[in-house]
Amino acid sequence: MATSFSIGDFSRATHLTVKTLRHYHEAGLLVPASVDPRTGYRRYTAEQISLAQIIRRFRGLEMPVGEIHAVLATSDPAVRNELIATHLRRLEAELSRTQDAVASLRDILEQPAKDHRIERRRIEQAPAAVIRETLRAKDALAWFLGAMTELSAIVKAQKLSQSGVPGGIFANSLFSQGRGEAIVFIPCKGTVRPTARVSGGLIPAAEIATLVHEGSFSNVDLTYGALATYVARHALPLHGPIREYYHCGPQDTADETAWRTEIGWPIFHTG
Amino acid sequence: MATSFSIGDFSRATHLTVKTLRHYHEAGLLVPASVDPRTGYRRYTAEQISLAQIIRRFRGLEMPVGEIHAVLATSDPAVRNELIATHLRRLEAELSRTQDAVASLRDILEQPAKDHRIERRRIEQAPAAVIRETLRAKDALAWFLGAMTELSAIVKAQKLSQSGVPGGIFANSLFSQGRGEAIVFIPCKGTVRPTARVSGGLIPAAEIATLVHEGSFSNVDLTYGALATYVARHALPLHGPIREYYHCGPQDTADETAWRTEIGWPIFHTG
DNA sequence: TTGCTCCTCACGTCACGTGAGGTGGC
DNA sequence: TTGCTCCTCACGTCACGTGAGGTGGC
Repeated sequence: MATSFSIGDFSRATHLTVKTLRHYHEAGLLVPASVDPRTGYRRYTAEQISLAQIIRRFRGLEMPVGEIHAVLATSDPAVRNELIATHLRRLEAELSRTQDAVASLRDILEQPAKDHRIERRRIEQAPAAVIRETLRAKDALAWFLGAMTELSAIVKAQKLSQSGVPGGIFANSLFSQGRGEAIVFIPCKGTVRPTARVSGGLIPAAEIATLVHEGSFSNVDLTYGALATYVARHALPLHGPIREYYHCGPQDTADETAWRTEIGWPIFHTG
Repeated sequence: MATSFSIGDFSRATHLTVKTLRHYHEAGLLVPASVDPRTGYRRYTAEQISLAQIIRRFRGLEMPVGEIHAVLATSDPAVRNELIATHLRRLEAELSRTQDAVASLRDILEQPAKDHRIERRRIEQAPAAVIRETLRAKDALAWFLGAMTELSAIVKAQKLSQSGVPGGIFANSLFSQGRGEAIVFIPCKGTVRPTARVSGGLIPAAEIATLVHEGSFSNVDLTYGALATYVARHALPLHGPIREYYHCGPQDTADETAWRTEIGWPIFHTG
């Protein structure tokens, strides 16, 4: 072994496989100190070992290669620490999502199906303060929590008189394509002064079959399934985007078990 | 909507995207109740909703599609529960690995490099009780813990007289290819009666540069890096597989901070 | 000289997502 | 009739792993 390392020696020095080192070379993440122009043989230096160790640790935390690149390219320690902290928050969010999923699996395997009280009713057209955005289904929950909090704060700040239950309207493509338009609204009287995200709007009338979902959103698909079964049995064709009404939601309490969400499946007005 | 569901309606009923439903059809995981032979249109029934809900929950826990298939195909509840429990244990192992990785990243970012006491010495050939296997690098830690525990128990049970420090020998390909032969051994006198995994063997002599690693194995690459830097500086060519000697290890205590592992980098005998 | 190492394609993995281009159903 | 839905390829994503087939270095 000379004062520089062949890829095999560097592999043993860093516990990264040869294939991985070639991959990081190609990705520009860890470029060999030199490459023999005739043979293509890669050469690494001892100084590159600590860089490889850092990279290995970030990958151990499943930080994407592109982000590691960004972290290493940043000379400002504050920016760098923020990038790392952001990733650690993502890991924590992932963990809590997994914990929810475990609880949710246990629920479904152990608990009997509930008795569902499905109703049909007509919603009249109403003016409201609105936040509207096109987004990914998997970002929908985080988006909803932020949007509803902001909307609620704006309604209070502008001293608008709330005239109905806060709600949401979700494009069909959000479910079927995993991407689509979502709207949250709070019905209210008076003129909404537009802000960066909030504007005034008119929520259209609708005839809906509804079922109230109790608790956090991790099991909300069960309620959707029950409602879908009902409308299928009664041969009610779908008519427009799904609605939700948050009779008790994040705008009221942080206690998820207290949340009551009315799922509204729009149907043709048959009366 | 009729009493059966089009793929789009089923998508809204289950919160699975259309693309995902087609994928599960192709994979045989969730096959539509019927497919129109002329148009290829898929039809799902209300009864399939609860199956879809189960599948969605398992996927939320990142259980591979093939394993979900196996779980659903199993009629024996005991077998089924064991499959699920195995997956949950895997999730927990993953979590503790991530926690280690976070601590390890913190170590490397916050702690200064240590002072390394590298020595060179000659190991003489010695008889030993041995477990030997070809394995993946990523399974190496779990394999090592199990193998060393078993080996230690066998040496005691057979009342063999231990004549040296327990060790391991790891093929170069285990590092460079991520797959290769690993050996753990306990030097001892007397005849080893072979068991399913344990046999007698002769550990060859070697000249090694060594450095002691302190604590758990999550940071062992740092010690490898320091040792590699040393041998590179002194232009010592690698000669044979890496060795490790477990002066204090899992065979002695469960307290990882007490572990002392001597990493041995084999070099040519130059004396 | 003989293995062992290193090289570059090229393709596979996994669970879908992203279009393209065309057709069916209300 | 017009959108919207549904269909089937075919390819992309991500971080490598797995060969194939050939060459360099000690």
